[in-house]
Amino acid sequence: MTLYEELKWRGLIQDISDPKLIDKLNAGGLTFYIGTDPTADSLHLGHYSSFLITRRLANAGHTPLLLVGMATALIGDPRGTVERKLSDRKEVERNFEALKAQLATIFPYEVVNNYDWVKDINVVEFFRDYGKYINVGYMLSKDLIRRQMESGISYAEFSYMLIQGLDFKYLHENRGVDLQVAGSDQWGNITTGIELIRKTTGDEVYAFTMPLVTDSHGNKFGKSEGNAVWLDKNKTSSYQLYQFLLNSEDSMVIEYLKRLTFLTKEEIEAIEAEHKAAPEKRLAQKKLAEEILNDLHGEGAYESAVKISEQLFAGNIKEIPVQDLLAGLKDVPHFETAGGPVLDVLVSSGICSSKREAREFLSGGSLMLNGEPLRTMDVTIGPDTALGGKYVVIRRGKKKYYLGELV
RNA sequence: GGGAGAUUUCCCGAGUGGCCAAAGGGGGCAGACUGUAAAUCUGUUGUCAGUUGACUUCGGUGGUCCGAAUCCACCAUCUCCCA
Repeated sequence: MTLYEELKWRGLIQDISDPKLIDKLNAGGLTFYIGTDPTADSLHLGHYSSFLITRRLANAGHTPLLLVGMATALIGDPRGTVERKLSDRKEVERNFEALKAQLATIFPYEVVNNYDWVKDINVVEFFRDYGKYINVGYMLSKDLIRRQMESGISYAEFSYMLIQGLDFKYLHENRGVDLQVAGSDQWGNITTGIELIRKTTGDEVYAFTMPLVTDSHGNKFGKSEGNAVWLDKNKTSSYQLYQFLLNSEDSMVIEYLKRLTFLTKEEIEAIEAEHKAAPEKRLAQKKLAEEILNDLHGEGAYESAVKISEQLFAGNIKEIPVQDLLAGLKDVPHFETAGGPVLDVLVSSGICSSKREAREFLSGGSLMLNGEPLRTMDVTIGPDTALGGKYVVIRRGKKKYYLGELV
C-alpha cells in the first residue's frame, strides 16, 4: 500500500488540491504544515485526530511544521454563524505557551508562530503585497463567509483568510513548505494561500484536507456533556477519556480506529470481524481506548482507567476498602463539603445546578449515594453517612460519579 | 449621509398591554428498554418555596400605565434599501 492509498483507506483524504500531489506524497521529502489557533489552553480530541497526520507523514519521510497562530487567534476565524468576540491578548499568549508545551509531548516537531512574521507588516505593505492579489468576489464566494454574511461579519474576520494565505506564502518562501494539511473546514482558507503563492511567485504548492471526525449524526467528535474532551489530563482525566472512547457508537468505532490509531489494516480488519460478531463485548471500543490512552496519557493510564471503571460499574461501593476506592476515584470530579442536608450538598458540589433540579433527580431515582439509591431529601450528609467517616460517593445518572470529602 | 426592519429564555423561533416564566422545534439532562452502544418511548429544562406561592428575565437606559417582552424616548448592535 502506498502512503496515499493508506491515507485514503483511513479516511483521511477529503479534498486534494491537485492530483500531482499523490506522487509527491508517495515519494516523501516534502515539508508541510498544519495549524491551529491558540484559543484555549489545551488541544482537544478533534485536534488530536487531525494532528496525527504529522506523525503519519513524518514516518513516510516528510517534515512537519506545527503552526500555532497567535496572529490569527487575535483576529478570529469566521465560524459561519456569528461574529466572535475578540480574544484577550494576554490569554492568547498564555494559550500559545500552553499549546506549545503540550504539542512537544505529543507531536515532537517544530512549532512556529505566525505572529512572528505578521506583527511587523504595516498596513500599506499588507494591502500591496497581499490584498492586491486576492479578489473580493473570490473571498465572498467562500462558504463560511457567505453564511456569516447573513448575520453580519466584520472586516477583521473577513480578512482572516488573507492572514492564513500569507502564512502559507511565508512558510513556503522561508521554510520550504510546499504542502498544507488541514481539516476540511479550512479548505477555503487554504486555497486562498495556494492562489496567493501562484500569483506572486509562480510556484506551485499543494494542500489536502481531511474530513472532520463526527458521530453518526454528523456532530463534531470529541464533545462530552457539552464540553470538549481535552488532551490535557488535568482537564479531562484518563477515566473520563476512557469512558468517552468506550462509549463510541458501534457504527463509527471502526472508522475511529482507522483515523485515530496506528493499528495496521490487518489488525483493524481482525478487530472489525470480532466486533461485528459480538458488538456487546466492545472489543473495538476497548482497543480504541487503549491505543489513545497509552499514547496520550502514557503507559498504564489505560489499565488504571479500566480498573476504576470496573469498580464503579460493579456498584458495590460499600464493599470496596476505602483506600482502594480513593485510589480508584482519584480521577472523578471531587468536591469538598461541610455536610448538611443532601439537597444543599448536591447543589454546592455542582452535581445539581439548583435545588429544583436536585428534587427532580431525587424523585426520578437518578441519584445514588455510596452505591445505594437516594430517593428522599431528608437525608443528611455527615460522618454517619460517609464512608470511613469522611467520604461520600455520589452517582448521577448511570455513569457520572462524584467524590466528596467532608471537611 | 438618508430610509425601512430586527434584537426573546442554551440555539432556532412564536409572542404586539393583563390569561407570559413566555407556543413550537432543536439541543441538554434524567427515566424505561439495552450492551456503560444505537434506535425508540416518557419526563424535565429561570431561581427559590414540601401543591395552587414568591422572585428575576425578553439588547441597554429612562418613561407612560393600576399593569409592558408587548406602547414612547434616547442609546447600542445587526440586516436590507437608497446615496
